[in-house]
Amino acid sequence: MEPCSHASQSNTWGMAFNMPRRSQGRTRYVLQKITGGICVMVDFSNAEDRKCFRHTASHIMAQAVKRLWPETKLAIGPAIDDGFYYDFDRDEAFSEADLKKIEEEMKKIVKEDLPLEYYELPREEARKFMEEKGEIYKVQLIDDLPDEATISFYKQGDFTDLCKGPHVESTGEIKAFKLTSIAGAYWRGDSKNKMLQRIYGTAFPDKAQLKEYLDKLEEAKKRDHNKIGRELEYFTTVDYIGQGLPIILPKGAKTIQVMQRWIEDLEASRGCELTMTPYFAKRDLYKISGHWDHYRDGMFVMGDKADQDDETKECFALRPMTCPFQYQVFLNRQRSYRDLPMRLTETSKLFRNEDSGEMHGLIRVRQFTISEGHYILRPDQLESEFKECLDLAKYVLDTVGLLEDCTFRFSQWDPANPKNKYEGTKEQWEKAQDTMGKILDDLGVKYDIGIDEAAFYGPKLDIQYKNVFGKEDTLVTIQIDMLLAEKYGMEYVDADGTKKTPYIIHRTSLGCYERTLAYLIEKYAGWLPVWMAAEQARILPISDSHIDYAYEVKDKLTKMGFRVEVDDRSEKIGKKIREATKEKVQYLLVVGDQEVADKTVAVRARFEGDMGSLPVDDFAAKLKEIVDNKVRHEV
RNA sequence: GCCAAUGUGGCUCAGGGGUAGAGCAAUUCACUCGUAAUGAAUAGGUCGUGGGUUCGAUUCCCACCAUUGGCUCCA
Repeated sequence: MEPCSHASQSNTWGMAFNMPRRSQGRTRYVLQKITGGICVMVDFSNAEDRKCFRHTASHIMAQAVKRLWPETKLAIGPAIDDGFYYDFDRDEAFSEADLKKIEEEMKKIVKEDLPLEYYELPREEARKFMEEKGEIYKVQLIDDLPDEATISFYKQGDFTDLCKGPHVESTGEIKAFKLTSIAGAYWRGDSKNKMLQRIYGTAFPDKAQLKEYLDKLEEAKKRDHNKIGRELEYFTTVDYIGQGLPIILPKGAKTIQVMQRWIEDLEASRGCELTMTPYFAKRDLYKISGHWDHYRDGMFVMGDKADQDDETKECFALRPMTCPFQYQVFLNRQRSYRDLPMRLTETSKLFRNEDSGEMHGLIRVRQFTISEGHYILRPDQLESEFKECLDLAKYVLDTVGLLEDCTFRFSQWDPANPKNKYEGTKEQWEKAQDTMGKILDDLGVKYDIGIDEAAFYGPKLDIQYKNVFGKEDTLVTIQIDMLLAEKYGMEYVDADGTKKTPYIIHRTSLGCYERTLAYLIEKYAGWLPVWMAAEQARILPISDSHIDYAYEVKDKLTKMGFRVEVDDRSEKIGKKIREATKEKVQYLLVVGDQEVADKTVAVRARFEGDMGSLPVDDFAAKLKEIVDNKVRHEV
């Protein structure tokens, strides 16, 4: 996602000359190659080509803004996954009405069918050009380009932008576009810099594709867990309890409980030992780990601010993670190499003082629950245990159905991090990262590299997931830590009688339950797989005279371990079905005279359809099979 | 924390300087019904909170709180 304003070194845009100006087929377009008038055909179904297309759309937007408000300063305007944006510096805030104006002006520019002209300038001339135009951000961008860089520009009519390209050949190509939102964004992504105004938009070669995209977006939003999770009574929030502190309602709590029991059993079956450690501790504990120095702003520290730094006063903080607590288990007595690996797990509540603008439904909260593990290891166990952790995570994610949409990120340190984020030496970091890289490559894990995404104590494999708005967060993380054991004085006696410092893997098996529940609600549009659904079946008596039998059936199924309710209101069967369906109960058991007489239930299922009348035991057997196999359906 | 939008009964929304209205939901009554809404009646809101302007504010202004989309952050 390079900003438009970089000069470039190479390209992958092919070598064809003098291709026709308008190509055949609606998804094929002629692009202008960055090094001059060389053109090549590209395909909108190709991600790189789409970016080229939308990059031109962002230039058109910038041109429109400059026409409407010439005093506006331009920052950067790249194409992104589903569209583009441009950052502007303008005293007055853009309004929704302004977006309409900009769109109108953009339409004009498209109609003008302005060709994009490529040219290069020597550094000094480029600088002077932008300086004269008052484009202070562009001047900064030019100054930051490496010496050997080619400084290139694209001109379309009355508008010229510093840009490495490539672009489509003419503004006339951008047939369909829409500006979608306005947001604040810091210049160069640094919160110390001025906040600019970012306008997001998207563009397509024709109106039909644009409409299809916008419709799809609307459809996705209908799955928003923050909406249906509240409607379906999984959770709610209360103003006077506070941001990021959701109330998990009975349905949400049941699903989380089912998942938690499953995970804890799974962990136990894989050789983990459960611990129960305190939810808060004196600041001393966090000082050893480094959390007090690195993440104090992110912690809930108790007591007066003045006392927090007063060593003569006792000061407690809620835990933002479990690691230093679980290390005390290892430290409880002297350990031998024979004690390792020691696999400690705990389903913890964690508390993190997120910035106020960060909270989002159940995905980003201030108190959450996580099944954490800390594996304390000898060096020779690192690889196999890492594999074990990854295997566990993949098994878990696959079982709940989220794995197929996950991406893997190898999160590394950035030695140049200006905020002094990382602890440890260059050697330690390189060793940890080399080790993790080797393990990942051995396992054939396909990953992206995230520079400056590591924990302060080590590199991470982050398993990422996107919500319905396309926003990505970490679902599961597996981290190699070669620093903290030493800080806490953790040692084991090796076979040769010498003391050694162990390695530690920090890992989660199912990320945090609140976040996972959110993703599951979105993935299944509320129709959670039956094994984890709060209400697995609802019994619907046709009339009041069938209520006794309904409860008989409920009693039987409940005793078998199923979660079943009875709708005993004096309503018509149609209404009961409608409401149960809206509440996304998968199995509806209608009981009337026939069923009472036959000791059956008439089963109407969300996915299997009408299953006819079944003896209660037969239905129970089917349901058991579905639950045991953790069957899931695409929605 | 920063930029912006939003905040009217449980939900979806209308209204608007003279103390509020609809549909759904809820409650009550009648109906006892065979696969996506039976009917009638009743009740429910100091219009997010606190200040200010005004004879008078839910409506205008300010601050705060919460929600939403971004940015930054995310052990």
